[in-house]
Amino acid sequence: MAVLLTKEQVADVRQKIREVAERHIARDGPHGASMRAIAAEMGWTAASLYRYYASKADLLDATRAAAYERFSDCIEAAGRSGGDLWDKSRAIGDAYADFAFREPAAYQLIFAFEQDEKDKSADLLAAQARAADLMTRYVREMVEAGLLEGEPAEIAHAYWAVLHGLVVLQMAGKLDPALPFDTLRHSAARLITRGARASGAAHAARRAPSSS
Amino acid sequence: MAVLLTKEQVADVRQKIREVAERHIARDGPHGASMRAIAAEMGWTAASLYRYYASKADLLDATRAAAYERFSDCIEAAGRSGGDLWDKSRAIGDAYADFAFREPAAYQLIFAFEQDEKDKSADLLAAQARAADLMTRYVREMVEAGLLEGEPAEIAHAYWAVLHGLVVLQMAGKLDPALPFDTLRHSAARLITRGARASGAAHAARRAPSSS
DNA sequence: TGGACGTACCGAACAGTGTTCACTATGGCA
DNA sequence: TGCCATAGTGAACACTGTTCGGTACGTCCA
Repeated sequence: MAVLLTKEQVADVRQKIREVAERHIARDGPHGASMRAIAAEMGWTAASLYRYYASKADLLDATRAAAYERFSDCIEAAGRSGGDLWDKSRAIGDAYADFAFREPAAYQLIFAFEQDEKDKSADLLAAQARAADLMTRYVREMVEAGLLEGEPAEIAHAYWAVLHGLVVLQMAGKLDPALPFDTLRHSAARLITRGARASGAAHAARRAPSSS
Repeated sequence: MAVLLTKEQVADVRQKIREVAERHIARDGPHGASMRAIAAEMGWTAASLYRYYASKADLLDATRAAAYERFSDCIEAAGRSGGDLWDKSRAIGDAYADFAFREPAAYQLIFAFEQDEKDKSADLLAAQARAADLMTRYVREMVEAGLLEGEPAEIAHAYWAVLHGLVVLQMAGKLDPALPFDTLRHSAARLITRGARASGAAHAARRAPSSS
């Protein structure tokens, strides 16, 4: 069985490989997943994979970019949910945490910071840019709408950072087990929103009540 | 060269191994560092290392615990600095970020969240507990002193999370290059402190002025 | 002084890894 | 029908962590 795969077939095979790879990565970690095992599940030999991905690093990179896109899809969908900007920002936070705990392997793949991050593929860079834009867009809108005040980029980064930080700490088991994750998440978001809330924001009192 | 090393000599050798290992980890990553290379720098063969550490995982674990202690030392030293509680909390934040960027490999070793984190050594667990306690103590003190209001654990977690999140995002190159890291860090801290500031706190206006 | 003993370390080996390369067999095209 | 490009093979290379038998040497005891 070996003749002239069409472009679409090649794309399908590459996607199938990524799916298998992602399953192995979820189970054994990026380092634990082996080309031979992935190939075996495809009914292949390891060498065959190299026809579709130049190296294991390449495959990881592509799998990572795919996970990134899936992540961005979730965030984007949450941003399309109904309600005002406060609702949207909360929905985005929920979507973020949901994705992280629903697909921890994908989340780790996305945000794992490694030593050898020098040469990232164009796809990966694009996926990262999209996610970064999504995560800051709604804060920008809220500042423009006068709901928050301050430098949008700074507020967005703080909000994003606290989300990511909490998720990472939770996954590493470094959070107080007595405190439910959502409680921490909401109180952190409340702290930042309170800090950045525009004095006259109509919804401020309702959406971001005093912490206690 | 082979007779009855004393307990102290063994401890020295183990420390020397950790130092070499940490250098290799900093250069090549935990996965890239090889037992053979580490042993070679000791003037040894890989097999000899197994007299001092049962496995590479063990060695990584010990190196990680050592890095943890060094990190905690920095935080603790910052906490002993002069000034009031506001000064101390700022000094701790500075010490945190300083350590992260001065010893990125150690920081990554400390906070890297891996799949196979099931069996951590007692030393590592103790080191983690110490760091966690240090990071929350000063927030507790500030709440008790009436400078901040809210649930101390929640505020501390938010503060810690935003710090870690920013560091990680910065290291991964995901922060806007136009925004200096310290600016982000201070504004994030300011947001949280503003959010949690007790209404009547004397220093609030001075230490945490309006963002803009 | 001389032997025995235990230990610090070595060298070779094993199974596994990513990767390469010569090769085969198989379907489409002329 | 025969050619040829190609999808996939299998063996090999260099590397990894790890194990195990062996070796040489300092110390202790006779």
